[in-house]
Amino acid sequence: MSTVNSSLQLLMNLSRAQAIIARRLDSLSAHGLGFNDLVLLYLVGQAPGGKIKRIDLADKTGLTASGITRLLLPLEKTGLVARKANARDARVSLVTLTAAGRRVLKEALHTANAVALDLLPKEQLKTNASLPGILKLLGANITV
Amino acid sequence: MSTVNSSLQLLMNLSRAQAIIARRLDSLSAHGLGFNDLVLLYLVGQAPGGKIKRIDLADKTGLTASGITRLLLPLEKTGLVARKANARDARVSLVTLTAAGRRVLKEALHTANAVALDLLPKEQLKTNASLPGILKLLGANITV
DNA sequence: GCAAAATACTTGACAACTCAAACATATGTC
DNA sequence: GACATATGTTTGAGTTGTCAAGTATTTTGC
Repeated sequence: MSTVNSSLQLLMNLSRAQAIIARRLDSLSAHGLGFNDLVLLYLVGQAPGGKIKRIDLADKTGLTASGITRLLLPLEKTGLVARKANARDARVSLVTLTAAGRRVLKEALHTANAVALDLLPKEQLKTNASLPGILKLLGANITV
Repeated sequence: MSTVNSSLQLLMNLSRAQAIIARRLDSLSAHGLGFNDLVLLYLVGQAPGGKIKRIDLADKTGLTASGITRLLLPLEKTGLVARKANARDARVSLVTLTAAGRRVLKEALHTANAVALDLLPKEQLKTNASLPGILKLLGANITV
């Protein structure tokens, strides 16, 4: 009989939740952005000075540096982000938001916030934040 | 100033955690299995009668039916799972484990359990079991 | 009992990543 | 100040999914 410890079980549940959430946010976010695109724009917007290294984006998102390069490519092409050199270190190329990028980010965040609240109501998050509660909650809200 | 509510923030953290976890389990699981392959084998093994519909696998994993078809394809080819018809309904083709599948599953679960405990120690899971707490914990254990 | 709708699965075309290796620059050591 | 090593980014090739549309079968409602 193949069994699984509670940690692995939890990782499986997280995996399921994330798959469903990402899919839902991908399709709803509109504005031509996927969930990760939105996260990237958001992180750039939040970064001190409005600029951030690609490797820091990789760290904050959990993706690889390679993935970041590939995700940013279309965002550069459509003019939502731009490159800026770093005076101190010629290896890095900083990512910044363009005016268009800020505008799209704002709109997309509005939508995404609503979807997130739908998936995971804020008040439940606060009061019932025990593990069984949360899993049930994710499971319940998410069930197809 | 673009802001994000706590629910969306949590989903972003969850996304990060999942990306890192899946990557880690993918590379360590060995036996030629990715994380999702392992989950599929496990779910088949746990299913009553040792057989399960593809659509139920999709539901339990959070993936699409299409994704399940594509993930199972190599597992069928290497002989870890097999097909069984359903007498009552000719549309469904049930998934079962082969003897080889059971053996590989058992070995892979052993590895995956260890990795999961490394990422998310069981005793911490009990005491500090709020989802934000868990994600913080994952973030801490995970930080590169 | 038959057309319309729903369900289970697969397929073609493509997107969103990964890994490994390359390249460019920076930093430490002696 | 040269050489080994570390860091930041990109690229080639492949994998792992998605979506939309198709096929096959079952269920529903009249």
